[in-house]
Amino acid sequence: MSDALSAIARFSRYQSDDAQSAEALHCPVRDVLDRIGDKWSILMVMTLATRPHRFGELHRAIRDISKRMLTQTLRDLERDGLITRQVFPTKPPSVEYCLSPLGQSLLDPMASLIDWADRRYSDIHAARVRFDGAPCDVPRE
Amino acid sequence: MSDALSAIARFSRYQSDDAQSAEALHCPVRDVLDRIGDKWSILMVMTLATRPHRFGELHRAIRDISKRMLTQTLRDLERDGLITRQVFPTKPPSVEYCLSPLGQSLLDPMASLIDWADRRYSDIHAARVRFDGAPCDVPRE
DNA sequence: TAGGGTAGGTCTCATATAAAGACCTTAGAC
DNA sequence: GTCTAAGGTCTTTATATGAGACCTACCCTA
Repeated sequence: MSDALSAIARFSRYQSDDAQSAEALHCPVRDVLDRIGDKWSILMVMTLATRPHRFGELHRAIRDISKRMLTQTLRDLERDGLITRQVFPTKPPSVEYCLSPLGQSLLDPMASLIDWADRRYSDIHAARVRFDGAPCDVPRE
Repeated sequence: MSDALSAIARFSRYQSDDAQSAEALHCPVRDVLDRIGDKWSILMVMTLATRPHRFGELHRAIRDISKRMLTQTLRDLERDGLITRQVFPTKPPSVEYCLSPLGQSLLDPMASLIDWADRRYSDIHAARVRFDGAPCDVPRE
């Protein structure tokens, strides 16, 4: 918990007024989290965690992603140095994506979040049912 | 790292074919991460980590959020049981938001992610510069 | 030699989600 | 009266995502 608070404190500095007055957008933490916080990035990193995948394999592993978003997410992750892209000169050419060392370093923090989500899901679900079921017992104002 | 892999394995089960054939959408992990992975949730939880805030305080703390998204994100977090909302019958009424125990339990995993983002930002930034600067040295195909 | 399959995409167009910013209500202070 | 303040809602516009047709280059088959 003290760890958490110190990270939070560090993060808060970026949010301070002085920093914001110029450009709030350059907060590194927000920059990074906004990127990997999109709909597919975490899913893709998790899928690549066990072994490298080819384009088609990824598409089969994550069935409900469109090719367009698959391509775009892979490009973004590659740009951020989290994955590497290797083309093999087969006919037709095949492409293999795998996690870079930087990407691997993300696994531990990501896993702790997934672990939390998995263990707390029942609480969250219960809270939702409570909230949706009793919208009038606790009036808004 | 073994922790990471076991969490990943657990997560992968949800992604398996059998699960997907019915409804991939009911993966608890994706459900939770999609929600707190939006643009403002993490920022808001972090802001509430130190102390409770009123609506206006939050708006000042996170300057570039619109009132609409502030309201909506707060509702969503409340619905998920991560924060609590308390109305004081002042004139005009004031409202205080604070982290619930469930919300507090999120701080540790969230902090480890923030810590990662903060420490690895320079690597990521360097990777971006490299990628953007040399789009032809490593041709796409 | 015309057709079909395969790998890894790109392109266009439709829809879903987010953001900006005007507006609302109630009440006390000037 | 009209200014401000808190905590919102509503409408319009921008951005992100999705579906799915199409492309290229090669091989195989009949």
